Amino acid sequence: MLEAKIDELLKKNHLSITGGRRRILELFLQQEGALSHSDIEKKAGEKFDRVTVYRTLQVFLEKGLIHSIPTSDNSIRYALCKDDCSGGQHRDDHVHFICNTCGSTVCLEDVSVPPIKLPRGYVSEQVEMLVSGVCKSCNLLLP
Amino acid sequence: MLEAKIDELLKKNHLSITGGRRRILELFLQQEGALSHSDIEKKAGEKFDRVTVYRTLQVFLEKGLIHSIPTSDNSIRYALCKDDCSGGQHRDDHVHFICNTCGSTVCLEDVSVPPIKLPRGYVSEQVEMLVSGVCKSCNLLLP
DNA sequence: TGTGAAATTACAACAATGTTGCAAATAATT
DNA sequence: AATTATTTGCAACATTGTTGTAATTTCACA
Repeated sequence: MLEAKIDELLKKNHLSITGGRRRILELFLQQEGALSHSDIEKKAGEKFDRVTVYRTLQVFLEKGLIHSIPTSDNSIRYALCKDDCSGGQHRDDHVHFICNTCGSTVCLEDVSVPPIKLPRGYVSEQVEMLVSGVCKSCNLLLP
Repeated sequence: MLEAKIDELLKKNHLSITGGRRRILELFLQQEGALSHSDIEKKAGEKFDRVTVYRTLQVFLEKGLIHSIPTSDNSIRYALCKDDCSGGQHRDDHVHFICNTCGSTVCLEDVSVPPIKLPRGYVSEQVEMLVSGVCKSCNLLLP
């Protein structure tokens, strides 16, 4: 059951269970791929205040339920984290793919970010790799 | 002379030479590192309308004078392209570094983005690599 | 060097996005 | 079930981004 999973996720992260959080988590679970703030606002319908969406995403981020994916168009996407990165310590060392055709953003969980060597003096704390191009589904629709 | 270089850059990219474009290019040339829209708006002073800054950045992007750097905080940064990527065809295959201490964003021209293998079906058109951590200058100020 | 066409700019008005404080409503705890 | 702590909705506001239009500026060419 989806609902059970949702409540479990919330409990596991020490969050009280509310309608808004349930709904937003549901959106993430239903949908393969990442969501932007406005995606969520639209899909959640008129039921929730914009402010609630902002605050919910912020809390989910802090708790490590979701991670954010930078973009070049000022519309940060959010995606669910895998089980093993809850508890504040993230381990989203995977590559993100943005499709230029359908606009979807997905986590390529199986592709990990390769190590890189920085110039002397620089210390790396986090690495993000963003690939854009044509995704699997869109490719199938072409010649 | 800086001014000569600026005008040359504009001419090379088939852009008419105006005060606004000169000023913005000057900012990029003076400053090592990337600038956000609001950086530019502040530094350019009261002299230019916000809209002019938007449109100028857009034109510079189209012409390949600058490239954009995605971020996780909804404030896209822009940086000058190297000479060899004008003419529409970009070649910014370098890594970008964002300092969590001083907030500056720089192009690590010497660090190129490693090749990666995508799952079957995905076609890569562009790859962006973003490293965040502590930059060279900030490191020197620490124990 | 002056003049007209084309491009660029400022201004205004607006739309969208993000933030904050506070009172009302809801969830958790006993 | 009552109390407390948390969350939500609302309002008001700040910031960021967009569009149309008139006025200015640049450029090309005589």
